[in-house]
Amino acid sequence: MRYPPEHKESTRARLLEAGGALAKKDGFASTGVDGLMAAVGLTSGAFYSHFRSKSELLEAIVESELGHSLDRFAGKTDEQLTAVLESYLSTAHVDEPARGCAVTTLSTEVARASVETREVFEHMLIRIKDELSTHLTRDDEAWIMISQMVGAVMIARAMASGKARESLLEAVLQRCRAMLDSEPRHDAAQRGAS
Amino acid sequence: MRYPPEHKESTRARLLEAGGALAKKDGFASTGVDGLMAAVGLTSGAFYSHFRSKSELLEAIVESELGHSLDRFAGKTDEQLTAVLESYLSTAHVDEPARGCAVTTLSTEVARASVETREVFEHMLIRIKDELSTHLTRDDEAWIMISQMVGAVMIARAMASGKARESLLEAVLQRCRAMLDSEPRHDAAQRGAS
DNA sequence: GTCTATAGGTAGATAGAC
DNA sequence: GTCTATCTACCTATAGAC
Repeated sequence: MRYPPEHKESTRARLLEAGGALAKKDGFASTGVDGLMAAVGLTSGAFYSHFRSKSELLEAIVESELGHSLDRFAGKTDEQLTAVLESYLSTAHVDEPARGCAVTTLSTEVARASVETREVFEHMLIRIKDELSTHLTRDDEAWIMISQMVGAVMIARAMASGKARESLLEAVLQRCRAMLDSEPRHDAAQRGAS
Repeated sequence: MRYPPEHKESTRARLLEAGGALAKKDGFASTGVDGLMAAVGLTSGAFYSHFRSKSELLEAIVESELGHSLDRFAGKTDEQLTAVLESYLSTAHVDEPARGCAVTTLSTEVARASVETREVFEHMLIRIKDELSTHLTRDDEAWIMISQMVGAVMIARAMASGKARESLLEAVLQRCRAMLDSEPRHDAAQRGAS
């Protein structure tokens, strides 16, 4: 074998990173195998030694990308989470889909994908919901917060003017802040004086 | 001229209807001119006597589809609006994207489209927001409600199990109901005893 | 306004050399 | 594991007949 075993792993990791960014920027349907392989400095034939098909790539991207999202929400204090929410509902996030949350960009295409892909999506999103739940009183609140945030960023991107985007993002951010603050907290000590 | 002038209008209307349904079901990027024209019983060459390009079609679809959405929210009493929200956040809506709200299905593709298309999107969505505002105390509340509803339906479609979908939809529906009921209404008379 | 024919490009995927 | 070459299919768009 001419390549050490860790080489395949590292190439796969680069494919998931580049593939995720391209899919989030241009859409998964518009991301060609050719373009993806060129982005990592390889040619299209090599793609199929890592994934059996393009749809298998989507499944792997969903797992990888939502894993990154989970990391952003996991194990935070209330203050830290507030900062994450502010960053999520910012014009910077709206302006950079390639570096942003995959739920806002890939959900509609995952909805049209295989059951396997949707199972991975559901599993990862439930883990994110469980993380948010630790800052809230009920699971319901976490679902509401996720829906709000994802919807707001996606809609803001489809708008033309900065003014409309900002009023939308600001409205949802204020509501998310209120949802965190209004909770009768079990770990109120860690929050300090706001 | 072999065709009466109203024929062009009616063909255009059929193209917008079929094109909207196909774009919502399969994605606009995956909707080919060939397939669209076949769906209305014509051939691809005829497409360009109605639209100069495929992207011009998207702009027309956005205007047409969001117009339908506006109609669903316009001029309702509080009770009627509650029924609309229930139908929006239903598994039936999640299961039938082709007949559903275009904001949930086309926003990510509109985000990657021309400024003109995004201006149409923004203009129509603001009109929808203004309609919802008449049932709420502030504009902010309408933006929050729209973000929640759109995000919830989109995420529910990307999930695999009916159980997860239902708990998500139910959570957001309860919150939307609460937002309507908790408002100090100016036209409380029309709501009757709940 | 719609048709057929076709241009020129790119898509996903496979075969076999190295 | 990666490369080159290639297959088949489909894409958007145009030209010219009816």
